[in-house]
Amino acid sequence: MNKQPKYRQVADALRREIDNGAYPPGARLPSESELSARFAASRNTVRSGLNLLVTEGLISSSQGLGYEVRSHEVFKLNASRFENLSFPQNGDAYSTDVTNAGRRPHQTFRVEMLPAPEEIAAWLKVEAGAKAVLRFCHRYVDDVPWSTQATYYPGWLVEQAPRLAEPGDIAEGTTRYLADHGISQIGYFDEIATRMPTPEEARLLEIGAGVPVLLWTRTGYSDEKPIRCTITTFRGDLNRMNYEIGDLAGRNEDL
Amino acid sequence: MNKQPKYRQVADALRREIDNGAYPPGARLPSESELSARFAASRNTVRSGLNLLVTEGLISSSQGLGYEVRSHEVFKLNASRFENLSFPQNGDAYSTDVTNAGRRPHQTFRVEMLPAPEEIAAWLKVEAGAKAVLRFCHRYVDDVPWSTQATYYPGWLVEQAPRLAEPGDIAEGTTRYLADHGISQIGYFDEIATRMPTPEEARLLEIGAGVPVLLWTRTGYSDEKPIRCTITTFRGDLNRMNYEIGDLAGRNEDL
DNA sequence: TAGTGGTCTAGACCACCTC
DNA sequence: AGGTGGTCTAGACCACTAC
Repeated sequence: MNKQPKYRQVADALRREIDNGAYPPGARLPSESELSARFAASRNTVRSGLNLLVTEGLISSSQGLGYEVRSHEVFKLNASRFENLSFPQNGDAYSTDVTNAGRRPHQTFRVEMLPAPEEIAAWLKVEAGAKAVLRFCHRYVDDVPWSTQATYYPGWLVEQAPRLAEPGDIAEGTTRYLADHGISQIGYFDEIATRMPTPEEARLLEIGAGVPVLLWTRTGYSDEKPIRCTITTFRGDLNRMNYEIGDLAGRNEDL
Repeated sequence: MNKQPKYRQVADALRREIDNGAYPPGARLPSESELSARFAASRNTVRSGLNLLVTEGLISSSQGLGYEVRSHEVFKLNASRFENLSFPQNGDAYSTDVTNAGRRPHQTFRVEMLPAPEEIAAWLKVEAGAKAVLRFCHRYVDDVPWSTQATYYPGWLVEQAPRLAEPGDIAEGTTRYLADHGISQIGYFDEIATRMPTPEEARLLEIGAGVPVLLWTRTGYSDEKPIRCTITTFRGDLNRMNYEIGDLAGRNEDL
């Protein structure tokens, strides 16, 4: 018999009860001292067990309130349809999507000139440290922090499309603005990764322990070379990404 | 001044030193008692700080050995080229990919008949609990657990392609086998999500705290309806996914 | 055997929330 | 005021690894 440490027994028992529905999403767990009595363990041991469930993303805690079972509501982003030039959108694709879902979008925005970080330079196929423009969005849905989006444009492109470097929104959307200047994106290369948030990301997205981030890096190509690289950082618990490949012809409307 | 708790100061100081390269990937951190002296904190406080870094995926620990800075080596899977029927592969696409990368693939395999779980049934557009076949792979690369892959086929399909339900590999590959029986996949619908692993997943993939999983759900469509649903569970620290959209014509060879 | 991390306890004090 | 979780300590014993 493989005896588990007591704090794991606590975590396993509570996890089972959560899975069973004994504590449905949004419900409060018994207090630490109650659990301490129930499991005949010290408060610290119970805390270790609860902490396990927190880092698994199952529950969250707040001072003075207690532990609560997390509820998940996910937003699905169809990355293969997003910003499709064949179906041009007016303005920002994100706002459109969120509004269509009956939610209220909100975002803060800033523009920076900076030397391209190494990773970005590799995507844009320019030298590390070369001039680049960063357009940065911090996005909320119904006032919940949802994602951050950093788009980098290579310096050479800015000479052809100077408004990229100007602060403030581009009303018709940057994709449309570039297309109007003869620079159209004919393809994308996407990379999707996941990891735990850095403290900075945890702060911006207001996520605690147990919630990973989903990183979406999209590099847009013109006929000849990369013209932009967009890194979107999502809260992993609230977002999923979809891609359609081949001829699906709307067989997936309800998904 | 916003005073941080001591265990956070410990975590922040060590994180900074790791980021600086003072402790490069693979390096060992000082022992808990050394850190305890350095930070004038009790061993438990130091442990809280170290535990933060563990749940961030930055370091890992093992009994008797100490704490070690994690190193990351990622495998990129091109999901938009994977299993492309225009470029038919002999046998298993996964083994081919891994071998091409100069690594040694290894997998265990099993087949089950079972009632379709609710989520799967939704993808396959059959009733929950309807008969389904599960073909399950547990995959390793150089003996490191890499991913699990569960493919579900609807019961009605098995009547046309009975070998799906037989245990043991299908030498020519299931996609090819189905195509030879007049059932060809004309499109896919992919969904990508991330979360912390369940204890079961953590066991199969041998991941500790601080490493999320990447969930890739691919539903394959024939001309008329879904014919399979594949859920691949990756270690998030070792895998990234790529998609090409539009006409890239090999502009990305080196990525 | 010595040193490492892993588990567990008992108790103290603090910060936050609700009433 | 009373209950909740958050932080911290000091010390005990165990399990694993190295030599």
